[in-house]
Amino acid sequence: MLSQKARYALHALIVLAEHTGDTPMQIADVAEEARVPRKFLEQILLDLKKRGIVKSTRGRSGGYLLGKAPRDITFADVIRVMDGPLALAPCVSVTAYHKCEDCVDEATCAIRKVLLAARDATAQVLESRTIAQAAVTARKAGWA
Amino acid sequence: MLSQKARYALHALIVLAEHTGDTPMQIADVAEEARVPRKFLEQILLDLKKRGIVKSTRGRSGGYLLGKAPRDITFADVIRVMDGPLALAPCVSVTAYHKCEDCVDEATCAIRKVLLAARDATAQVLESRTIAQAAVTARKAGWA
DNA sequence: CCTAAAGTCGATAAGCCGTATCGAGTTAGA
DNA sequence: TCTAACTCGATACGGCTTATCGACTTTAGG
Repeated sequence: MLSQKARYALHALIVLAEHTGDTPMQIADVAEEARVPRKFLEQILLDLKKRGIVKSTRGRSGGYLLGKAPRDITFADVIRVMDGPLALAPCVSVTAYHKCEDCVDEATCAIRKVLLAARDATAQVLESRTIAQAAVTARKAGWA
Repeated sequence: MLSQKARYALHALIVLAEHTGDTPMQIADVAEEARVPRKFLEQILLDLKKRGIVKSTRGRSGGYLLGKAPRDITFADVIRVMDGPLALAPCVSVTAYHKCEDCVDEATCAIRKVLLAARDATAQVLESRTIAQAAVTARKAGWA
């Protein structure tokens, strides 16, 4: 399951993607439109900023904008930032690999083989879906 | 990520699948072979028993056996028992569906569409891999 | 230049979950 | 009947999730 944080992040990014215009959007507005507790959203946007997914300007009339084109922000990107690897075990993670402690022989591990296939299937989907696509869907429906 | 509990369960089931013979296998032996803390394994086997994945006999010379053929126990079965739904959100779970609280319109939710595709991809893999297959792999390698 | 408005950042806290252990209870074979 | 095995509820402990607070920094605009 995704964490609440990850779901909030996705909602917030869709809101930011729908916000056309070059003036940044303020946290309070994002929080309201995305229905995210404002203080919690601060943390989320900070995390996203560290990874370049959003960018911010400080001071009066500051705010947030997407850090790259919406079509270059995949669901996988967002989920990895908020919740960590997509993989079901560390030993099959591409982005955060590390050996299982109890694993006797990784190359022949029966469980690992399956989890690796599962990871690949999941990644295939989540890396191909972008915030841009989601924003279009959301706009068509009147909301996200 | 899978919980430790789910990983333990998979290991234990592979051990049970390798245990040919109609006499039940005792917890202590399963614990040792699968490298699982014994008391923790008790809970795990109890959960698996409730779902019919293993069966037990009590009393002296009691123990555990698989509750069905290894080829009928999928990874998905096991993971669902231990960790809950495969889905990334309740609203896209087949086995434990319930509506998201904050969801405005599920039919048009941009995020839901993607998570549903992800669930289907994951389930396709995990529902097609069985303990029987894993046990064969494990035996070939000398261990699980 | 000063102030109000905005993002930044570290601390805190309640509640739940994962991991694991204990001990008493129950069952049934020898 | 005794003892080895499964059963089951209780407990503990830490860490994570989900927030919330308040002080700090930055900057536009008057």
